[in-house]
Amino acid sequence: MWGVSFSIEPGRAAYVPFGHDYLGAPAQLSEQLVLGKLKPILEDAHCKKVGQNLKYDAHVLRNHGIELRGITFDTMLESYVLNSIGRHDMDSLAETHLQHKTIRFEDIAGKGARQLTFNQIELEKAAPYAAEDADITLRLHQLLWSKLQRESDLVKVFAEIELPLLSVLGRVEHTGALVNARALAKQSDELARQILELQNSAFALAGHEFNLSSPKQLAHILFTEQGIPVGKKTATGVPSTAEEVLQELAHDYELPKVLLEYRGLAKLKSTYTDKLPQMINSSTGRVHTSYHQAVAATGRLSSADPNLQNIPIRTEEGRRIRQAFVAPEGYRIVAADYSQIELRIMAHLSGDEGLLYAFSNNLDVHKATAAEVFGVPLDEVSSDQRRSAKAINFGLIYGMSAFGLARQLRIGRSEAQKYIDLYFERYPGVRRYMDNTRKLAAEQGYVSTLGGRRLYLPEINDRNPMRRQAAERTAINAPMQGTAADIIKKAMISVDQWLQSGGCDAKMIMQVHDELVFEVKTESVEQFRAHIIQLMSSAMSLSVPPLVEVGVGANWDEAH
DNA sequence: CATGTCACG
DNA sequence: ACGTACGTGACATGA
Repeated sequence: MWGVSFSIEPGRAAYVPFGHDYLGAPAQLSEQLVLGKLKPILEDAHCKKVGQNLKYDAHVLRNHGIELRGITFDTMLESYVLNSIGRHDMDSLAETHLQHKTIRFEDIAGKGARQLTFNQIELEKAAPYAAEDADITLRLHQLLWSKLQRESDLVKVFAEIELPLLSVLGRVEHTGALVNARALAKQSDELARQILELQNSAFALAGHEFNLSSPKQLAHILFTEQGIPVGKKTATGVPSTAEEVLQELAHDYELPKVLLEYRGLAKLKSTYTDKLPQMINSSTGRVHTSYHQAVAATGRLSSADPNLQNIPIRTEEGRRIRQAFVAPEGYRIVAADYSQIELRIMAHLSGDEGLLYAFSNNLDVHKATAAEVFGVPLDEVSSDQRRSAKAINFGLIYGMSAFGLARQLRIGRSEAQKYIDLYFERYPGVRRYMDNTRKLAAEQGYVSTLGGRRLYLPEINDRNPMRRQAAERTAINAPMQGTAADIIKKAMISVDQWLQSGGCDAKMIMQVHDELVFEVKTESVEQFRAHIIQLMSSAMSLSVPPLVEVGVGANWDEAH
């Protein structure tokens, strides 16, 4: 931190520098003095604060021994709640809402390798830049808040979900996750050996060396040198070497088989086993992700640097990476996830009797769907029928087309259409809900979640059928994905409240869309389990209560 | 910086 | 004839 800027009145702002140390920098107040004077104000919950992305400011202040309190408004979140589509950074907001082009950081610091850090920037340049941030933020707040206040649903989303969540996420990020770097390093070594072997086999099969990671070189070898017929093409019209294509070719050729294995292992190594250890913070010994609260249009969070929401799970080798997410001595990893949350939401939103029946009687929902669609008794559903029903259920959540289902199940389009028709015959409430949703979306120009969150669909009445249909699929998907996001966010807030009040020796360490991960004192695990199930399943009341499944283990893999 | 690919829910 | 399942982030390549 090199200084602090403030504004208490639109059009006026101040910058208090304390760390600029370029050659010839003027004398400044000391950091100790400035932060010492500010600390009581920043920590006073009655002194209300407005900021842009205050989760970040709170982190910086926390690292300087100040606990920011009185967080009342955040312009980034106000903008996100008003319209979740698009960017919510200050520069974009100033441009759209105030018709004001802000001073860009590049303009005062330069760019590239020679870019200056803020302490190296002359006060004559630094002060207007920093003060502008404060002024713009206050002005944006006044504008965005007055817009927000016209929509009581959105005020609720802001005040009851996004604003309290900001501080919860700050604590989760600050806690971080403990990662066993030694275990990952060992996996990297083993992967390196296997990758080298696969590379040599690939060279032998190709008859020469090449870069296995280059889709371009690979496509040349497969489709030109070896004359293999081209399957799918990419968006730009070049022959695709995507997994799906290689999978198909692997029936008849050896090289694609080797490449698939190479791709799988290379991904694990470069993205996870090599990278995660480098991301461990040397002072905490943990990885600290950033949860982005204003990125996903549906209301979900996203995770970055590192992304902890895409740690492998689907393959055995992948799961070894989860084993490196461990509990500290005396603690256990507890993972609590919502079971079939989006389908349960669909049952609630549609009010479909058959679907509600399946959930309230705790049936295997995919099996129940199969029994209905294929007209067989529950206990005679084959594994193949269940697999098809599962694809149908996912398809429904995604705003399915016969084309998409056919491709997923590798069946003909008319057969896929038959399945869809049968489904809607058996679950007429779902069809009614889908039709209503499309209609409502077309009338209003947006769809809503149970929590009151909105997703605008500017292309819902587009004359281009492709665009319009894409918007219709979003209209179907967003209320379910977004309601699931509302539910887990509310759960996080109440769980955090319980933990903050000293409820249990436990810390929340991750959120993965329908799952919360904790580290819990070993002796407290059973008490914790009961509480977490109660808090998560009552986060929002549905006609089929959310079912929460809890796992416990020494690491994240074991906790599943 | 665009592209292709692939990890997750 | 075309091209579509929804939502993300990160990596390597190559211009």
